[in-house]
Amino acid sequence: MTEQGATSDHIADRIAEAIFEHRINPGTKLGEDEVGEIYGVSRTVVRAAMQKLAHRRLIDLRRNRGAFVAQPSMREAREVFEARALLEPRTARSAAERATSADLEALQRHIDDEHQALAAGDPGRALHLSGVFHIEIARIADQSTIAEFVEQLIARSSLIIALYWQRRAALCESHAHDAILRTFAERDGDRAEELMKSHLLDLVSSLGLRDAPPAPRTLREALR
Amino acid sequence: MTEQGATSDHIADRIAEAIFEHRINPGTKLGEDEVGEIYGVSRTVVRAAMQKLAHRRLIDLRRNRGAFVAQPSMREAREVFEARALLEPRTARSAAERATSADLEALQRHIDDEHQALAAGDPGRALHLSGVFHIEIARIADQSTIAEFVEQLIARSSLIIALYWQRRAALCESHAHDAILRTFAERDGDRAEELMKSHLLDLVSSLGLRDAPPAPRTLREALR
DNA sequence: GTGGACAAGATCGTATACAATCCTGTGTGC
DNA sequence: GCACACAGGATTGTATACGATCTTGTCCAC
Repeated sequence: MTEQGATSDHIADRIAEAIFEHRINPGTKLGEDEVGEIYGVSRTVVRAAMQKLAHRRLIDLRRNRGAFVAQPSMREAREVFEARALLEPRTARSAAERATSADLEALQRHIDDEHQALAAGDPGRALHLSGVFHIEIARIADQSTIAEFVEQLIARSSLIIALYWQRRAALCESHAHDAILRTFAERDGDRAEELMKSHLLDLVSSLGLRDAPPAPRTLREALR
Repeated sequence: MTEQGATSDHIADRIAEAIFEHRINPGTKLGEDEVGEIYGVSRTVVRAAMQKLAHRRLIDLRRNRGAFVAQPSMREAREVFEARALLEPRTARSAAERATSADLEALQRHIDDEHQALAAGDPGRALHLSGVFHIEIARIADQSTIAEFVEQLIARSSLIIALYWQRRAALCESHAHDAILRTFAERDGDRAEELMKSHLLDLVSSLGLRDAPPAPRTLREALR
């Protein structure tokens, strides 16, 4: 699978995807030669891609050691959701007040895709789409700086969810996104803010980050 | 001034400093060979530094064109302060509730330095220290993810202030930072949040970003 | 004189080569 | 048998060389 002439952006996106979908495990080393060979480019390009991923906090770059898929600690996970709690509710309010009918249709299509992916038994794709839904909202709010931060946080969230999700069962998407979309249709900024806030709280609690450490994962206590 | 063996982090920091202190004007081109010669490293290292700066939005990277010191539009400037308004007040509240006496002393020293820099007629340094004060608060709040975002926003703010500041006169630091520190000493989270919010609003209005465009700066209308 | 085409120079993008660093396995001394 | 030292291999860090792209200055046709 050696595709030629890939750009560093493309490679970074492909690797990010693979991380989200849990096809590469956290902690896995990404050797420069190895990745370069896969995409048919030299280490120069791979290094550029790695820098981008490191900036998104999806990989850890250790000098003279290499690149490793990030393993967010539980503390880090909590912090990411704290940041989302600060940014997203207010952003949802703005979005609700500004959304055009075209925006509403796009969001509806998005939700349909999510449900379809779930029904088709592709939870990886459903998870991905679920993240994009949040990013779309930030875009509708027309605040590109905030949208960029949200995008970064969603990316890290995807990794976190892949790591810490306990009960993969039900409540996956419940119907939180549907409810939020309804408030958009009604231009109800107050309620949009509220719903987003509780949606994020639900997410955190479904991850079990509030409880005692289920997987602190220092090597020492992971093995003995 | 060819210092040998500089690392890409060091180069990025030096250039960032120069941008903050307005020693390099927005729009200036940073040629790879040129920068490499200054620091005595090859283009490889310079490119890594450029990527870091581009990620912080301090420079624009244009393919096959080169790196240029960013010129934040007024809209971008507003967005940066919108993001700060979402993050910093709540962060100040947490910080106020958590600050130790050592934290308070460090902040006090910081403010003293600011005043001293102003008195010594070094507004560039004062501006820089003023930014670090905000970053310190985010650190005290013990939310490294948010602190990182704040740091990024402060960096962009420094550039924005250098670009848009109209009345360089008085009100520079007024005494907003002193007032905030007092609420910390009193562990008054509510008031800390309030003061930070109004401090940011003051900053925006002192920049005149709310008014009609003083400098939209398309080349067309800049010249004729 | 104006407009477009072309060519030369400069600058960036990528690949490759070499140096520095780190990991690991082996061997030796105690 | 254990600990330490050292050497080999592998991997990253950096420099340099070459190719691609853009800018710009010149020339010619109209």
